[in-house]
Amino acid sequence: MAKVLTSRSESYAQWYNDLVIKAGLAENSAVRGCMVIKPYGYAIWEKMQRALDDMFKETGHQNAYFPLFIPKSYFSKEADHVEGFAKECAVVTHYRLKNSPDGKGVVVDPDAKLEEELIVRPTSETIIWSTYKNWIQSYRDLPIKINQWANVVRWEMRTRLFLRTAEFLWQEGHTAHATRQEAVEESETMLRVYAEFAEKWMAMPVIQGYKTASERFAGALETLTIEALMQDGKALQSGTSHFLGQNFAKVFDVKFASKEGKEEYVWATSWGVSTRLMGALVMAHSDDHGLVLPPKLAPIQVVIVPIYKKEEELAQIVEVADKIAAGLKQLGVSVKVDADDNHKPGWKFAQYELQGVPVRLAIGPRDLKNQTVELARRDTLTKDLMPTEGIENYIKALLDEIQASIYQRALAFREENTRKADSYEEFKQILDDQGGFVLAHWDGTDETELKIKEETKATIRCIPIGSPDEPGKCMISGKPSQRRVVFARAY
RNA sequence: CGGGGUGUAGCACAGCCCGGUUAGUGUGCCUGCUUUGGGAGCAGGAAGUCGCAGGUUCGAAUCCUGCCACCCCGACCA
Repeated sequence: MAKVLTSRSESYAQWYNDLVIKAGLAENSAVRGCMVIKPYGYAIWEKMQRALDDMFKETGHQNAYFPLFIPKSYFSKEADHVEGFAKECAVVTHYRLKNSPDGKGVVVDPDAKLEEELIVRPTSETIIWSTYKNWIQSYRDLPIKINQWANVVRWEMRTRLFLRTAEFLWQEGHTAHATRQEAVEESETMLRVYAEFAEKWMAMPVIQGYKTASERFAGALETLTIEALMQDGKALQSGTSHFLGQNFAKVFDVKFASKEGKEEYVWATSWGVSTRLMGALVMAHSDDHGLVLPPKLAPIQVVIVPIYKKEEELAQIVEVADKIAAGLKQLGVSVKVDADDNHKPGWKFAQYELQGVPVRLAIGPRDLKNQTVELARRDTLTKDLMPTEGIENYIKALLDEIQASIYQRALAFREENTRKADSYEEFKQILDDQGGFVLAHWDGTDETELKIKEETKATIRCIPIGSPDEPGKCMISGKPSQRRVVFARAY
């Protein structure tokens, strides 16, 4: 069995492979570590995109698109100034193929060598800031608040489906501001947008906080993160927002004339979430029956499965099903009536559970007679016989309840698995026995952080925002600490 | 890039150690009949360059060499 997402958790492995093949969420492609997202899985991503995009627009952003290929020279500029930013990149060196001289297949035409290599974007800072340079002259041109939906390629040493694929889909926001304060606020606003999306749409509670210096994005003055806890007790960084200061402006020479007539460098932010969120969604909620989707992100919210013996029965049932479906659509609920005769009801039940459809209705001859439907909830796996009358409004309300219920369950899980440790011994004990988030005191030094990482594999996920002051002592050095930070083993 | 593992039908695997007819099993697929309130039953059928390239041998899925791909554990990261 493919143990792809959580190698330490058998439960996912049991159904994951089925899901990949039958539900079409994704599968490894022949292209190294890239992923194939089949239509059903992509529909989930589209719902995520739409919700996020609306939130970006509400916060004053616009979408734009920049090139996939970036001349190598753009990178050398950046690499001089941004240590460690050099990614594993795919490089285009030629622009033509020709028939192989030996008559077998094709070869790269050596005469078609590019003068300057092109890099397939691993991220778009370089090309976007090179462009912003031409767009910005005056404070009147600011702020620029642009988002790009795109694919990027990072030739990672090791890939993990959804969590770290060679090619992935994401959005990257890149903003330019006249003042430091405005940029800081922007980075904080976008972190809040991500947190709200994770909690309200994905039903996944997150901890918002600051990354430590060692975990910061290369070139950022501050990196903000949302951290979620997966069901196997490991943390997943689910989104980041960076305050970049004037670093990129200086590298790419982006200056503007201020109101006072002075020449100043602009202040920048960048922020992004990726198809990693699909992995987060799977790992946060799913059970051994398959996906559990929060209704707000489910491509199909309600499925109606007819149960019948004869054609006439089917016709009668479909008539009732269509009526319910029409009523649900009026209420803005997405619904599918599966009258496909190729599969039996039991097969369909299992299939829609695998796909995480939140509500399933079954209608058979018995129900026709009694004017009832059998309603099954995916999140609780419970079934109830309900009167057909008024079922549409009941379902509409139930979907909200399921959304809230899935969130509450994930929140309860996180709270149960968030523990305080006051000594290093206790800290290690918790990590080994239970996992989850561990709140502990840290003296703020890189050395202590590194020591803990090397000895326990746990990293500081973040210094949480808005946590109460609680003076204490670093569990390693005994030096004073103002508040606890969040540790965990992570993906 | 270091360590480990796996490549055999659409998918999941057995066979390999110890070479020997026509390469199997489950599932999926096709046809027919019976079925349909939790992944249907029976009968018949189609489907394989045994990852690739060499080598050893009368004979290779099986032994040897090289290469490739994928998975897992590290280093790296959204």
